[in-house]
Amino acid sequence: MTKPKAAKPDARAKLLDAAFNVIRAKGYCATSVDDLCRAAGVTKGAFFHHFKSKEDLGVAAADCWAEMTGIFFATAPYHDHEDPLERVLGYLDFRRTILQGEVREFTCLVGTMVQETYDTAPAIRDACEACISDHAAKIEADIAAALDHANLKPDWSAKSLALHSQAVLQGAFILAKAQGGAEIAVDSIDHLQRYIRLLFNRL
Amino acid sequence: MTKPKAAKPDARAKLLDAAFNVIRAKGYCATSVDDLCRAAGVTKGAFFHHFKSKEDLGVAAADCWAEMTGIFFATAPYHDHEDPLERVLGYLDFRRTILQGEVREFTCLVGTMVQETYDTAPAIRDACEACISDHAAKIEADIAAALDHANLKPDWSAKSLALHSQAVLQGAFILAKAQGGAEIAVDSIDHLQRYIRLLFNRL
DNA sequence: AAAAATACCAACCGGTTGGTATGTTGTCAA
DNA sequence: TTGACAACATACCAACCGGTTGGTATTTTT
Repeated sequence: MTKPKAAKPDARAKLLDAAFNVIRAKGYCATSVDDLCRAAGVTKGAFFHHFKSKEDLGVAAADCWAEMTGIFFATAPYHDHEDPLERVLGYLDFRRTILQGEVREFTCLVGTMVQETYDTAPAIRDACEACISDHAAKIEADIAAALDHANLKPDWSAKSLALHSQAVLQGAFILAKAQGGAEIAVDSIDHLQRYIRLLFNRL
Repeated sequence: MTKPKAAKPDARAKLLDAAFNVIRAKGYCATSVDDLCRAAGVTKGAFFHHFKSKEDLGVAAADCWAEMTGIFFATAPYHDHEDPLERVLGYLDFRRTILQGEVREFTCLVGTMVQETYDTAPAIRDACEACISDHAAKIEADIAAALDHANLKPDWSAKSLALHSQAVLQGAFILAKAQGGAEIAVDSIDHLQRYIRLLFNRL
């Protein structure tokens, strides 16, 4: 017993963490099971002990990503604002500040995966869709509150603006990947914030 | 001579056309050379006669896509407007009207490819980046003209707004893939148009 | 008409793929 | 002590992958 082995299902967590990093860099399809095992430091036997297939890993990764980012954003400081509109703008401030490091480090796992799998792996697509929708729903709540607070009844819905904000972020990631830097993403968030301020006459 | 064979390199064009459709549906990596050959109705020998590798096909597909869409948008009716702002808004109207049919039919080839290859195939990434940049540059020209026409000197650049519009479109495609429909993309273009109208006080 | 280049094809190759079958080891309840 | 079971590891497989081969038919050049 030279090495005190961890009792907890260690390999599963390591594989999911590896999936986050490798898939965001190479994409879902180009990431082989061997790649994942190598990055996680486990064997193939461990992989197929915890996941019944590569697709199953994809679904689990999307679910785990949803949970992880859910906690990450729920505990972010922008929720402290009393004014709901400030929470929405603070959310976007926060998203801008996390655009650090390499492109593969700040881009979105589920946005990457759903583009490759939407037509071939419905289970992964659904898991990614749920992740995006759930996240958008949280922003929608603040937008709706901001509309209520400002006594506005516009011809667009809080939900559509929440989803639009996700589209802007996902699209900004694609351009960042194309250009090899976060600058375009920063600019795009600036534009989105300016749009929201204009909608609420808060300049 | 029962079949009058085309003198022109036929297989190459058929392979590129197949690439447009298959890659947009399955993604670049998941599309095998055999898939392409099957869809194009040619053999593998023909493939590697015209393209020295799969990556070379990817670059050629991006270049061909850039040329094709360049002509497509250059000949679209929205250029007829004398008012440059109307051309910008007309461009977005046009982009909305082409959101027809299956998701894989209206989404963007280079946006799909660059996400998978940005970290592993620089040649493909560069070709995709060039396609997006060139397209954005055309919209930038109309935005710049609109700013000039309205005598505006805002704290954002025409270029950043042009790139933002591409981010919105690319992001809308991702959400459309996740949700399996074009509705979100329509809504997102609505928001983008509303933003531009607000920027130019044209409501 | 000869020579050279182009366009294409069927068969094949070695390596990689996702996945499986069969151990081995540590943990814990009976 | 033992038996059951989870958590891995090792060895292996058939299918598929991108790419190569040697060849033929056609077109272009000389």
